Amino acid sequence: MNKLDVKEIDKKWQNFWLEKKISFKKLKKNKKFYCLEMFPYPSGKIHMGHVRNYAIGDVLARYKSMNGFDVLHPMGWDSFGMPAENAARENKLNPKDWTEKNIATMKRQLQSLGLSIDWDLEISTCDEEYYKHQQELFIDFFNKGLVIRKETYVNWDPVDETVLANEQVINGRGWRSNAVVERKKLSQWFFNISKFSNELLEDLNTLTEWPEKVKLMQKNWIGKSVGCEIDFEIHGKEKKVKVFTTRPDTIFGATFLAVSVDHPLCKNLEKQKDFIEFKKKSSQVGTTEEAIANAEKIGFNSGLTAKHPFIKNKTIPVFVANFILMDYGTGAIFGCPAHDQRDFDFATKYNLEIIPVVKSNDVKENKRLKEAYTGDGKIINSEFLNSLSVEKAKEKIIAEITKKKIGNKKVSFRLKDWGISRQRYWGCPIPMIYLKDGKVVPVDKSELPIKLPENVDLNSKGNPLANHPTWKKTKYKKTGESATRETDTLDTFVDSSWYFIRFCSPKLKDKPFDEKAFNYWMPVDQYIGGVEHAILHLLYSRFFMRAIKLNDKKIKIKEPFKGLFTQGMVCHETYKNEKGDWVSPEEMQKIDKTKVTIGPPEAMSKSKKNVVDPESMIQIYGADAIRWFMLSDSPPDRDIQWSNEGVAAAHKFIQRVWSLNEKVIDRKNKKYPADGERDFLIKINKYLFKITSLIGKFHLNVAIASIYEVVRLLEESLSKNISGGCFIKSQASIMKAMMPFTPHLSCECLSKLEGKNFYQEIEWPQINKSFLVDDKVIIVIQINGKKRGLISAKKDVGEKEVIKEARKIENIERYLKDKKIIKNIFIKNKIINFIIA
RNA sequence: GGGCAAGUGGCGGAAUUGGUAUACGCGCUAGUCUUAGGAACUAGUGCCGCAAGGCUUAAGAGUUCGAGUCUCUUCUUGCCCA
Repeated sequence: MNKLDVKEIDKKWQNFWLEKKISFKKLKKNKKFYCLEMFPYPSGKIHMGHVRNYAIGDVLARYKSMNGFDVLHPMGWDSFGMPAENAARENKLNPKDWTEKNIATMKRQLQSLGLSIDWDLEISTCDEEYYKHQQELFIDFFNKGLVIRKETYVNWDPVDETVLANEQVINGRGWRSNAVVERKKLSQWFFNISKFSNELLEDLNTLTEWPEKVKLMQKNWIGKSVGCEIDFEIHGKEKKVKVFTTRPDTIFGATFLAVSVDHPLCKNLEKQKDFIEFKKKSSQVGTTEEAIANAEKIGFNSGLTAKHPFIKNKTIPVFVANFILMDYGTGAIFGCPAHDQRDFDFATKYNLEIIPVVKSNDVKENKRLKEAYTGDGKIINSEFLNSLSVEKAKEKIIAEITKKKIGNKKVSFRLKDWGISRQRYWGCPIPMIYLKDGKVVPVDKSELPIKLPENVDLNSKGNPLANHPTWKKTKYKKTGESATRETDTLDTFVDSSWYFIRFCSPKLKDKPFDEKAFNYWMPVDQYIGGVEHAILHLLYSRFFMRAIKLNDKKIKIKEPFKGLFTQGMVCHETYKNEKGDWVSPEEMQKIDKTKVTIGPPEAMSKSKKNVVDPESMIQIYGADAIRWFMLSDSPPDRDIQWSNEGVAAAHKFIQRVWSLNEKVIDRKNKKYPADGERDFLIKINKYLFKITSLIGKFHLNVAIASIYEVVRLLEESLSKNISGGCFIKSQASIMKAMMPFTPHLSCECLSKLEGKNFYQEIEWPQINKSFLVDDKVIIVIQINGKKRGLISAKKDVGEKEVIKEARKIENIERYLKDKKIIKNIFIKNKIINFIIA
């Protein structure tokens, strides 16, 4: 028997699909399915993470198409961004050339995986034809008041020399450069995403096909808190201190005020030596919220005192505290040590009063407070709030505060506006111009696209567009006066916030999208990508849809992604040599393994050198084996560990299926009495049913396990009394069921079995329901709940019959004889349980 | 510190509504074929035990005729937020 040349069939079918311009887009069916995987950044080569992402998506796209859906399955390139600029600087290339070269390589690699992508829809965000429309959208948003300009402190990345959004700062460092982020005051462009804070939060409830985990992360990120602001009078000062709190119900337990070191109230203290020292000490802690939370809580007694707004003649001290941040809330709080742990720690340290005002419903009263109590209970020591629940007390006190005109109910969000200005070259130019009188206006839409200049000096520091000798000089079309272009470019997260919309009408010249195509294809039915984009990209895209809807009344929906699936990462063992340097899996083949320390599997990364190159693996094992292995070893949403043994096993299996296929064809014309067919077909149909429902539920690894089983069944049935025609049909069904996973193998086997040329016409195998109903069942026999035996019986057989049959078994009778049977538990078609004394 | 998720063989992992725990794959062991094998094929493989049998889903308790699955407590790990 000849081995299957996987390289040969990869090439054969890929060429066939390319020539035929495969597309699952038919537009004549009424069931549409938009299948989208997060598009890649063209960094140079694809990595295993891409392979996994696109293998999962391809299974779904092919499966849906075979089931009669009109499938949109496009691919594009997230091709603006800094690596191109950095690479260009290092290699003395143009970022555009570098990017295009990478796209060509990666496109070829993706094609070598045999993905069912409709390449006619390909887009690239650095293409003028794409960013022209993005500039148009920007102007539309500007006209709707969704683009604002403000001077703010920004996160400045000193390595990349650019501004970062809060979301791009991870543990105080730039998400890409890993440099410690500095604070700098700049005038910046923002998308007014906070306008939608509440809507973005509330509408999470409509996303029933999103992982709960992701929704929770977004919810926390938006960070809605309902509370109120309360003004506190300070003795001897005219200005009141505004305090934000989410626990106004604990106001009677307030025993101090704490303000941030940057609070205006501290102005007068700046002269005091000990305050300067305190300020210095508290700034050493670091600026991240985490550092502040973990640092020792220290305070500085300002000497000032405040009037308690509800307790007559009560005076409370005002502290300056290191755990209060000026840019959070109002930069001031009231401290209620009994019911807030930080306040409790602080009060204990500075010997401040602790007044409990919430009594837990289930803890004894006389227990001494050792920590703050933050749970629900009854209000005590609080005059008119006494005996209310926390929730009720909040309502009442807010009403009272409003009545007394010393404050208001306040809903605040953690989500801040999205800063989109970047001081870089390789991004979409912001289509704004500065007039001589200081006004900032959008360029006329007829002048779009505002193209990037080709000759820029990338080697000098700062913003290359601003440094360009002529680019920024322009004229305002309306008046003809000379003007200056905005030299910032857009955050690349803007590019990816609407690319899925562009895919609905990617070639449209005069508009970003066609409303009809939009309303047909959107929303994306299944979006597949890494969980690392749970907050940034997904939130921005949700904002964009709302902004577009605001601007275009024909748009019917506001959520871009109906279903979301977050796949796990691809991991590999890590290796270190005697010197402590990382060793790659490839180098491991050539060196003395006893001198290498094997570390735990971790996400593949260049820095740890634990990467395996997909292209070389495809060369050895073929595309199908790589795809198969990627999906077989772990559930798609969990991390998978790459192993050479695993992919070799996949390859072995593909060879097994191929040789099975040959054997099936060989026995085609041999005569068999067909008396074994019914049992065989029952099993085959059951497997097909199981595989179908498992793919539907995304349990791809389990679907693959079932395929292993059904292939073994076929192998074992070769010698059975099954007619050639029946066998060929069954084999063909299984090859179709494998098509989403192993399209090359399946096409090759099917073309041999059925002898035709095909592509799009392949339909999901029919399941014959009459073979799914079994007339026999296996009933478990238990004694006192322990399994002691099994019997095979006719379906729906009664209790008496089962007991009779069960007692015929020697082993069962051994347990039962001489024992008193107290009762039997009988569940039809499942179990008989004898309870004995 | 808070929230969420998860803990099943040597490993990755299966297990409708509570009803045969360990499917499938890897690895391992033995054998066949081979000049050879990091190839192929066959058989075996949760643990203890010669066996009969007993034990087993992080640990402990509970509900139940019956718990990997439900409830509570504890421990561990991962993720997110602070």
